[in-house]
Amino acid sequence: MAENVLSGTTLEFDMSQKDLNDFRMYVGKCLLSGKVSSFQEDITSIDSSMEQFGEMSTDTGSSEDVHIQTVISVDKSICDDDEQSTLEDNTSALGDNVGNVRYPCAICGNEFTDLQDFLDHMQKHLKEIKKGKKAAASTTLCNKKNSKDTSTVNNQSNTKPARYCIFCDKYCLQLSRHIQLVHKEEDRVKAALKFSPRTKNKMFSQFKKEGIHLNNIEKLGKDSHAVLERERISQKDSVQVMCDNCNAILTKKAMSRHRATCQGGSSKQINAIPAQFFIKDNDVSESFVKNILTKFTKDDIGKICKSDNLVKKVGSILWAKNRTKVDQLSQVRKSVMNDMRRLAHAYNFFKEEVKKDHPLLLNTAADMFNRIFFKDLQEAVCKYTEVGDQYGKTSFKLKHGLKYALYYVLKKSAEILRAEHLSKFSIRVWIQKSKENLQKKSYLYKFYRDLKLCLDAV
DNA sequence: ATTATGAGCACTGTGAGACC
DNA sequence: GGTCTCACAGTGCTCATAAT
Repeated sequence: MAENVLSGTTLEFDMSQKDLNDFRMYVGKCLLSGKVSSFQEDITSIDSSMEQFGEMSTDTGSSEDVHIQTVISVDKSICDDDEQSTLEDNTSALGDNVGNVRYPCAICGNEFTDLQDFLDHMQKHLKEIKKGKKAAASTTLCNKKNSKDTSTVNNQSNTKPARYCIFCDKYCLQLSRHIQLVHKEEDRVKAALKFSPRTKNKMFSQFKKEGIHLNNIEKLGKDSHAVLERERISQKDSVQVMCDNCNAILTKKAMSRHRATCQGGSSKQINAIPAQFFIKDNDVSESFVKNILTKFTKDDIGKICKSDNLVKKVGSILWAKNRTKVDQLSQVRKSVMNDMRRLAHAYNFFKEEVKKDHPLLLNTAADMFNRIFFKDLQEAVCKYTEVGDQYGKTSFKLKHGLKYALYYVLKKSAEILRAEHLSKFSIRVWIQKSKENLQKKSYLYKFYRDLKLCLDAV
């Protein structure tokens, strides 16, 4: 019949010794009247409205105040529409010696001579009980969240996902408020708070997007096939793109509408960066591995071609672009491999140049596009494209064809690097994410900024 | 008393289908 | 690729509450 909606809920009451004694007296009377089946320190039931008072224990260590922990199971009927009638049915009115009717409260021990007063009082306890249920549920959820890592937090609820905070690496359900309260001293937050509410909200929304973006980068670092986090879950496995203005991840179709809102009144050109540039970062197709990567020889250049991320990325994009030319597969393959080897060669010369002046360990061919090494790159290109001294020291000859080819490969690489940078190392995120890192790599930031300006101007 | 956070509610903006 | 429309996931705001 009735369902115990609060079954297992723990409610704690602080009662005085007197109240406890009264309460015990009340239950004792209920026992005598047959409405309670048993009464010990662990009370199991009182009547049909408050069926069970179980696991009752007292801490008699303190003087006047007695802490009572009671587990209450409440009949659903008292929480529903008919709770009034149920309560009326269970007032358990007790008569005293002079015939006055008293209505003692089973929870707090108060006595009422007026039925309505008693019912109002019980309503108050019902509210407390309901709140107690919510609090218990909330505490449980909170504990669960605290013990879980980031990805599982989002799965906890289907409604509001916790968002990644770029300032403290925590996940918060109300990120904007959290940032406003906890990170109000951050420069970017200070700046955002100075704007109008509309602009401020937009800037806080940007913090959220950056958090999502950073989280996705981390996920991709661990697993290139990881399911990416986004603002809204797509029910369909649609093509995803990223807005190069705000880093929002959207479906390709939603981009045109997003462009209008994101652009606002600005004349700035907003582009969608295709998924190939950021979703599957280092992921190269099987055909690329089979037809290109496995074909390189085991010399130094071949090793660079097979291992360097930038060289691989350039190669895979060139391969993906031309693989539709099925009848020219062999030519395309040779062309891609040549471009990759040219890039690797250039990097090899570049490394030699850099080693002369800077005892730095270069990690990737992408360092060639670092503006502080621009002169080294120039030197490397010259050395790579000049014939050498076979015609005598005074008659250096230039390999024009190679230099042109190298120019286009470097240009292509720069475009790819830019796309990668916009998607993976957003300047704004980068600045905020790691100031220390930024100090070390401030030259890269300037380089990317200048490169972007140059490319925008073209 | 203050701060930080969760729940509930009303509203906004995105996803997706249809159509051009 | 753009526009329209509908459904609904997710947001901000307010209130309540736990933690300090």
